[in-house]
Amino acid sequence: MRILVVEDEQRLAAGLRAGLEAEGFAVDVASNGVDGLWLARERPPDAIVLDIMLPGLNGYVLCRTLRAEENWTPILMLTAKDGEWDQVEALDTGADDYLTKPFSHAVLVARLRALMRRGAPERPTVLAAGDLCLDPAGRQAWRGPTQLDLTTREMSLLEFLLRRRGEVVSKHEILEHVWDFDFDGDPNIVEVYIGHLRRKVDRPFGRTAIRTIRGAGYRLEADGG
Amino acid sequence: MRILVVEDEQRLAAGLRAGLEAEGFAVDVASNGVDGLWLARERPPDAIVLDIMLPGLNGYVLCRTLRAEENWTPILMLTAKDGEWDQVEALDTGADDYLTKPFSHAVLVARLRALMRRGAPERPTVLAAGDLCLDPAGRQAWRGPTQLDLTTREMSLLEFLLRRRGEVVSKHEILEHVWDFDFDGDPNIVEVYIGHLRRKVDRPFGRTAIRTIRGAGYRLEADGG
DNA sequence: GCGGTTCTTCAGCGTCGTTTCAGCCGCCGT
DNA sequence: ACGGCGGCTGAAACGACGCTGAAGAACCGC
Repeated sequence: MRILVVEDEQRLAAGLRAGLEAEGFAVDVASNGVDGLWLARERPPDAIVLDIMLPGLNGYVLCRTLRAEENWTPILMLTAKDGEWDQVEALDTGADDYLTKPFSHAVLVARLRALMRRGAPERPTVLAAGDLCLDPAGRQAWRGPTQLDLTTREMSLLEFLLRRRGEVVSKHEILEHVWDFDFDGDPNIVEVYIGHLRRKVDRPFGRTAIRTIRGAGYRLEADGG
Repeated sequence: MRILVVEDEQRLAAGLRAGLEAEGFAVDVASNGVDGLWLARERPPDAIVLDIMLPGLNGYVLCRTLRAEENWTPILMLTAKDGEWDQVEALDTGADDYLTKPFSHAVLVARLRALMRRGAPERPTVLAAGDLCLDPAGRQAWRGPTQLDLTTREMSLLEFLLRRRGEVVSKHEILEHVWDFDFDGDPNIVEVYIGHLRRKVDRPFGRTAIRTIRGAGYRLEADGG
């Protein structure tokens, strides 16, 4: 899941990036409204964290512009702590939620998850495919009753596959969402990690949840294999 | 304010009724666990005074059953005077407070009022994960029957982890909540304190309640490890 | 003011996760 | 049947991260 953070204040931006990455999100940061708009269009993220006060193009305008383009990416706005107006205006311009500064990291993450869940309705907090299930908040995954021991990357990858279970996802798509979009390394890394996952979630159970679609990508079987 | 007293011993039950009614409470009395459970469900009281030793369905089971039903009515448990286990187990099953027999009438009333003032919070006043439990108000923590000797910081950290048990919490989040949010020192201090805690709550018992999620943070196992 | 306890900083070390790479296998089209 | 391409795998290097013990600083009770 990739988050776009549009925030000009360096310290806050760095903090947000670090915090969100620690939660397993891939994070893009734009330090002004113009870059933010460009990234939102060209590299559609799964959600946007948007500061109102921005040099050049402010948050309201950015938000309104995207909505005018029929871009419904969930947007969470960061507003000043006092102005009640800010919040009303935020929602009015098409933001999905807002947070007043200063805010706690936990709240931000919770709201973001809620937003993304709402974005594609009826998404439970626990993802499942057959007897394979995953709790994103707890960073835990199980095959039936046995808990799986996965690293952060493996967990993110499995989460992504689970969110798109039944669909074929390309390596390119995986790279964009599970790794940073600016990742310019060898795409082979996806194969390596798919291998890791299979060794942990399929082989020990004699199952095949993860299928290779040669030339297209991978598909996680909706019934867990 | 209506109190449900679940107590099989006739004399004590009668005494409790009389005393509480004199204080202006309305009182229901159940003389066994099954009736108690039924009354707790059908005529939800503002608080429950619950003896552990009951014919049929004992206090622990009754308490756990209600909590499993998301019933957070404040519960004050009456435990035997000696068994250290009783108290820990009482809190562990979801009771909000306990009183060891024999107890003074004044103390009972005071505790009851305190419980009700606090309302029926979703968060029990005592936090537990498996046999690990902590009483924030009393600044005490136990692993099973043995009390833990923790410093203030250690206690705060354990409390925070317990409140978010089962979830992964980042170092950043811990710093914000356990230290001051404007703490700008070395985040390494969290690692140091996690180390201290493990040495006190896990190692001596051969357990692992506190897990490191590399790159993400820490998680306190919901079952106490 | 003094001793002990608690809190914080720091640097070194070991472990674990990520990434790269090279070689192999098997599918597929010619 | 053959060659090429895409995917799989194990090994290894590298870097990052977390753990620890020690030492200094701050705090507290006496």
